[in-house]
Amino acid sequence: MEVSTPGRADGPLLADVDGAGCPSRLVLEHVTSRWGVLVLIALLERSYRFSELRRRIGGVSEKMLTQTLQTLERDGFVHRDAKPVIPPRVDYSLTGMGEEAARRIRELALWTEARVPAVEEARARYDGANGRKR
Amino acid sequence: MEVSTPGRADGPLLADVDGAGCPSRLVLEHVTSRWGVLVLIALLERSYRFSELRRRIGGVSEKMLTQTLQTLERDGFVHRDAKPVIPPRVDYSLTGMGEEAARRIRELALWTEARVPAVEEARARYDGANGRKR
DNA sequence: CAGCATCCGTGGCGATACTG
DNA sequence: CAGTATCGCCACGGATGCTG
Repeated sequence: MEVSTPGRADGPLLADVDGAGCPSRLVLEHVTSRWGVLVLIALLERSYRFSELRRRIGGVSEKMLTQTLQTLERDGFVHRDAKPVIPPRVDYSLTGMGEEAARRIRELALWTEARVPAVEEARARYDGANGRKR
Repeated sequence: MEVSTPGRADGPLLADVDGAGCPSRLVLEHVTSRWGVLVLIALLERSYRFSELRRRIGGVSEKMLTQTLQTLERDGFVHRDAKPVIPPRVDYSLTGMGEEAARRIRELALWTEARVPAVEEARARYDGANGRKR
């Protein structure tokens, strides 16, 4: 209720000014974090076990996946189901709230993917216009 | 064209596996970056001058704002209009593509902000269930 | 298998000073 | 005013090894 109403410019974006301590920014950062985005999209598809998820998302370290899942679980986006069996089996899935978020994220990701060619053209133009930096 | 089709699990998310070198992940990371998100939302509202934008978004350093704007400009999301006057005046605005992206981002941000109370409840439950860690 | 602990390098990012 | 350049810290994140 503090964010930009199209056409109106008021207080700082997403309230509270200082990066740390602003709750909405914090949550948004969790959701839009590098691996958070990919985890949410994957779980939108179906539930996954830890290692399965790790393979599904290429390039994520064990540590970062753990950390990402913990943050998302704590924030109430992901449900963690640890089955007391040997060997251990833990399934991750989206909560209702997580699914709502994930849908929006996926929408953005799909749109982005479709736009990659346009972005590459833009870069070529940019690099051409300037001194072929990069 | 490689991203999750709801219900189907195939290759790694957003193609190409390795974090670096995967174009769609790269672009998505620019757009969902900490300051990128806030810049896009702000510019959706109206165009801004550099310092104006810096004040509008609380807590961003000059360096990071410059860097974020350059990345977004290079990717074709932001238009930079440098007027040859003294003192210098540079206006930033969204391109057509930038506006499309920004709308989706804002949608996510608004949704997130509305969900902050729910997130805080989830955290309380989480911290309560476990050993009051944190 | 899941995931915590530890070590450790890289670079993200802030602070400061300087230029056109 | 709108940047660039430089320095330096710390934390993000990868690699490895251990536990239940």
